[in-house]
Amino acid sequence: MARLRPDQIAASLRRAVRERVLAPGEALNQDELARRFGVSRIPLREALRTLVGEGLIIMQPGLGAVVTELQAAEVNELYGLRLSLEPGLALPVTTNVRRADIDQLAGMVAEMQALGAHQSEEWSNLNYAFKRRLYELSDQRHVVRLVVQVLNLVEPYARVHAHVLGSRTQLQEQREAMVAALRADDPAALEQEIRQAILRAQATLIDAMNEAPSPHDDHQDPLLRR
Amino acid sequence: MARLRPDQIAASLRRAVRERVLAPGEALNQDELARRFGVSRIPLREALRTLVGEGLIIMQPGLGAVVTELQAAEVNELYGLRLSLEPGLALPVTTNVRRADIDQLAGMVAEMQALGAHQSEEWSNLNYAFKRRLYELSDQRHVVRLVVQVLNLVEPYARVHAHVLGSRTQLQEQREAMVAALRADDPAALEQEIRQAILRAQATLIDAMNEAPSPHDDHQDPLLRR
DNA sequence: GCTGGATTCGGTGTATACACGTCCCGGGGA
DNA sequence: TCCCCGGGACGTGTATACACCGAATCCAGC
Repeated sequence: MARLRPDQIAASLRRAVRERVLAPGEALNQDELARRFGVSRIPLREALRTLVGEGLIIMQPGLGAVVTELQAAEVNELYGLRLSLEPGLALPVTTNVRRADIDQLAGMVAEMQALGAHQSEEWSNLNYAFKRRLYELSDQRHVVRLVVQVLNLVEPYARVHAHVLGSRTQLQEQREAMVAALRADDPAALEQEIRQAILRAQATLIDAMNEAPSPHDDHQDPLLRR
Repeated sequence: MARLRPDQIAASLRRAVRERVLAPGEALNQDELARRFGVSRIPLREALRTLVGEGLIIMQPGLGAVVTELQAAEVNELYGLRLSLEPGLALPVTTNVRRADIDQLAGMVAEMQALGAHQSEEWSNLNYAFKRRLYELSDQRHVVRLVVQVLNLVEPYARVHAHVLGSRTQLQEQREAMVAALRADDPAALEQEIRQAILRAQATLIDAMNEAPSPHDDHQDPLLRR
């Protein structure tokens, strides 16, 4: 097996952040990560710097790298970005999409539906893959690049609340509606579905975050410890 | 003088790309750059990787780093992104802005007006700084991060055509109108000015790029050499 | 017992050194 | 003349080694 290059390491790290294998606020030990990837710290650090450019981690001199941690207000802001960016992709997606692409997306939705209630990891992975694949059909490299950046940032937070089954079945219905819109070649319907899905996710996620803020927040105020 | 850290090097490189000191398509010699910054290639390469994450350069294994080069269609796409992102900042900017901020922005506009016709470098620098400062007032970190990424990408192309004096004076009037909107606490007016400024820049730039494509494009087709 | 400060240790940051890949050029052959 | 191949030089990519910094620990003093 060829030695991993920084781009591949970065891809792996992105995935780890998305799936909360590396949780928000977690400090990253470079020696350990480098050992896991089977490389020295040089290419690992280069991969980390790429993630810095994407906002996924922050590095401070002497303190190393930490996975970006978001406040509820920031997650809300990022959902605002999703609303600004993603609905606009509906039109180019519908014009570019081929039958085979639609079938592939439909297959992913079917896979999601086949998953049991306890398999929320796999479900979230498929859900993420669906969005990404859908948008990549737009052929708008730069928009997709930014959208993916935003999706990667919020994914660790969206994922925590993916086990809420109510939103899960509803989102699945929305995914089906998106596939149907593609089949009907109806960009306006697709755009509406995208917008609705984001709005719903935003509402439930922000509510949940305000009810139960991230565990780390307590450290901010030592007086709050009971 | 303390040894430069990767973040600072990255900032310097960003500026160099924006100002076309490092032109689109240009290959970057790591030894030379490292020597200029007075560091080894390690921190330089880390800075380069950060720019990769921001889309400003691309690195290919064995081939090193090259400044991102855009087709006219891509520039157009990026202006679409500006239209999606920047007008929405008008409201938060107007709610956060203080008198001192407005005065500072007004000062920058005055500086721009004081510049002679031949000082298009300085004018472009101020023009960029104005936009960035204005948006930073919005206090929306993530939106601003993405907007700055987009601005940095298109700036080398916008800059080539900044010497067109007609658009320069018109843009200056729009900048004044933005300051006036801030003074009048009129977010709708500011939003309109932002949108108009982007639309105008998009139109003139795309026209110019289609008339006279980038010099490098000829290399794509060796038959075109006369 | 508690506090303040030196000390040690783990970890980060970077210079050096070296292996490798790519490109260019020159020579030989068709 | 043109093409192809081999060697060399340049430049990139990364492992190693070391200097430095910050945090936790331990001890002395109060």
